[in-house]
Amino acid sequence: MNGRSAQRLAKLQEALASGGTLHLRDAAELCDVSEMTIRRDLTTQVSAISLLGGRLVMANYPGVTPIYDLTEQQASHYQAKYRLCQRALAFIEEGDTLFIDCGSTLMPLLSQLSHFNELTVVTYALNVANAVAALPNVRLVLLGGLFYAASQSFGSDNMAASIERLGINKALISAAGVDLERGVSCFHFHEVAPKQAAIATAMQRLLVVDASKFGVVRPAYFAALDDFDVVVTDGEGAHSSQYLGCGNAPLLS
Amino acid sequence: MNGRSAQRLAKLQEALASGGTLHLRDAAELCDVSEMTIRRDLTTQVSAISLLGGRLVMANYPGVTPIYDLTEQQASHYQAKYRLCQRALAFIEEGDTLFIDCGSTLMPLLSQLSHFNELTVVTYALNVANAVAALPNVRLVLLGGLFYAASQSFGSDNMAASIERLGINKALISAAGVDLERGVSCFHFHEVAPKQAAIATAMQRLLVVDASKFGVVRPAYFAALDDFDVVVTDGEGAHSSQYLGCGNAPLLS
DNA sequence: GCGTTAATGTTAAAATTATAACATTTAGTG
DNA sequence: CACTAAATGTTATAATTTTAACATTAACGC
Repeated sequence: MNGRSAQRLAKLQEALASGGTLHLRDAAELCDVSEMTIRRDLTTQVSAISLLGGRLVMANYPGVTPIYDLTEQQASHYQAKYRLCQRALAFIEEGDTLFIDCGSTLMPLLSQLSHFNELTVVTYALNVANAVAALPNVRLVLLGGLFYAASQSFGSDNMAASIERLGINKALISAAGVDLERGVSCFHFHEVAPKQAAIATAMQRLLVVDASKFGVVRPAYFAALDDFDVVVTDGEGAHSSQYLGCGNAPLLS
Repeated sequence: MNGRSAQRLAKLQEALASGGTLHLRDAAELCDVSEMTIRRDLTTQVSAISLLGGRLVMANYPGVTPIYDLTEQQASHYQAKYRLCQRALAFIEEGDTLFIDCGSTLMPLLSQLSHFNELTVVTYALNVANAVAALPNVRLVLLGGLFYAASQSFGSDNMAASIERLGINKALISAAGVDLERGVSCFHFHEVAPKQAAIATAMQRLLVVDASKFGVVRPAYFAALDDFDVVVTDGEGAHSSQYLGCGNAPLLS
């Protein structure tokens, strides 16, 4: 169940690499076998291709396939992320130049940006860039460099310099840990430089984190809590504002 | 058929923005309406969401949805692009640092790169970056800047400088027009700087174009034909090699 | 060449998804 | 409040996709 099966999958994968989907029917024709054989190839071998309603799609492509359908639970978890971003959205104004941090926290915000007429988004994250690239009314500036798969983002020597050259209005920063004494931290060290540069340059600094990050410390420290002008969070008020209340940052509970 | 319908679509779009797919069933539940209503929303309104075998996916996401299923005709057209890239592949060696140009020509090459153990790809195109980001064994360097949707690529002042700092082994350049007298050209002016920088820096310069580009001149000139060490094309030999034979470039017909 | 096994093809049944028609609810108007 | 029309729900039917079982072909060792 191997040699030719793998060859077929390779062929199909190449066909799909440029994007798009391939109907099972066409895939079978392309490989000159029956649809059933393609089906079997897909179930037997492990591959980056998955079958979605009779169509072959690249499973690893950032957009669509990741197979993790949002179930009811995840949908409610999404609600939390969504509300968080709704609050962050309130700070965004027409004409802003936004720095958008990496991670998944700020993703729900991006599609909301289509309501504006003119915005510029600066980012160093591939997933953010992809989402913004789809918005016709938003200018995208991607800060490139060497790609780090773990955070879907780029790092480079002169990232700080590049950021400082831009007129960033508002920086929306995410974090993996927020602690009153130990400050704000993330997982990956290459994220520190861009985050700090954005914080240094931006006119307004917003920290966007859900309440689960409070009291958590992660390996890479990048800022103190009062480096931020606003903390956007989803706490119930009682717990989170008590926690953050001592800092200088006005809290949007 | 409007207000709430649009709201639902917005909600769904936000849910999908972070990637992944949403089953019609879950989408209905999320919006607290019947599946039929979601179906109707999708057919009535124009939106970036499309329905693929009972699952909602973002249609604009680079990877999967673009709805343009490769039909038989396109599949055969793909064969041509595939063969072209196979020929280009023959020049790639383990450990290479490749400059990969923007456009769709070189896309079929990318998935083939998974056969190598160590490669570095340098690019200024978003679609190329996405394809390479999925390959675990290939290092990705993306040259960022302002995004140009027309070519899915980035442009910036210091792109040339960034490219020259890199030790690029082989430059794989694509083009929209190739003419013996008028040289090699493309559509977009912002592509000129990176292409020229790559040509200037790379140790080996490969022009990868299908035969349909011969005798064509496009607005942005970027190189003479004999700036290249190799021309990889898919001509039958007779026509194309005759055409290109006069140049200095050894022709791989 | 024969027998064996893997690979592929074919077909029918089951499950799922899409479409269409009609019923019901909701929102707005006079 | 009744009337109207838009919006949504429900149900049945059609189309498509998935699964499973069995038939056929190709590959390989002896």
